[in-house]
Amino acid sequence: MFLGEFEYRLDDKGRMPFPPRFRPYFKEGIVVAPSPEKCLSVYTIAEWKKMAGSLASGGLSPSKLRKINRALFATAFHTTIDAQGRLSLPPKLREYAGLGEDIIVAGTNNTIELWDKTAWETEKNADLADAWQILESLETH
Amino acid sequence: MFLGEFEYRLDDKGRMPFPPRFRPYFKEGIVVAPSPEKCLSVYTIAEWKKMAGSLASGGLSPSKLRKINRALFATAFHTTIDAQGRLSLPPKLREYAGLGEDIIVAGTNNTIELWDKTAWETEKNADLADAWQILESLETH
DNA sequence: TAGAAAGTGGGAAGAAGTGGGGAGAAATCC
DNA sequence: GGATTTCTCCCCACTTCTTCCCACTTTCTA
Repeated sequence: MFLGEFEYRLDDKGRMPFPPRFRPYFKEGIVVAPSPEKCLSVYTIAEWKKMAGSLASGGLSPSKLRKINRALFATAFHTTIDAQGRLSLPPKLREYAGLGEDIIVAGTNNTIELWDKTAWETEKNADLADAWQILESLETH
Repeated sequence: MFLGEFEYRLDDKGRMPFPPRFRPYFKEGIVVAPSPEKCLSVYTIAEWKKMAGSLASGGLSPSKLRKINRALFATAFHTTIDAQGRLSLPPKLREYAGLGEDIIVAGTNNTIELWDKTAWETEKNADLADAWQILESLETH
């Protein structure tokens, strides 16, 4: 269960520190993928396989499955955390999420998200307002 | 599990580098076949045999099976990765996929796809939009 | 206040991308 | 049928880039 919000800097080589408390969960590797919002989602290997498995058994047609596989697997990236506890992000993913120098690492329960700092500030404020509303509607049941 | 998107150049002799991280899986050979989309699918020997087997036991009529066998096996190509880690593509397959100088190698879970760069960009964007819609519906389970 | 852990930066070694050349095989023409 | 030409495949070399490793500084904690 990943909680919290951390701020780091991307260096000239495209590397960024990864929160020490999260590192133990990524000993076997780390999967970084684009998210529908302009940010990157980080999965543990186990979590990624779970997601991929639910797709394979989703009863999709072959052509649809090929499309999904392309969108998900081709855009994702499998790597490891280095000995200094850093994660190096490929240029394509950095571009996608519009990552500048200041990065936000945000725990989101099962996964972790990487945001450009300024994008994060605006997104968070919008989400908070929505979240209270959604919670409110749930409690009425 | 093949993940990631890599860009390479085809040289004058029709050779292209193959992503280093994928090479170990192709020590025993590599099968390249046309895909329904205008690209090439790359199979490991094991994956190819699995696919061929599922066709043979698919309950297809003999005449349909002959058609598929002709289309698939005759156009497919079995080769190896050379000592420099390159893959050389026969002209027929290059033409089929409309490969220019800039090539994209895309991991798609069990297989790998080869695309002309410009064709890939448009295909990817279209697929991404579809994928997130489908994912949204899956996650509600 | 001291020690350990984490952030930050740089350098070096090795791997990978790129291009060219030569030898062998196959196909074609004489 | 033989010789020549062309094409392909394999090997070699060079340059660029990535990745790994080392070291320093800062911060947090005991």
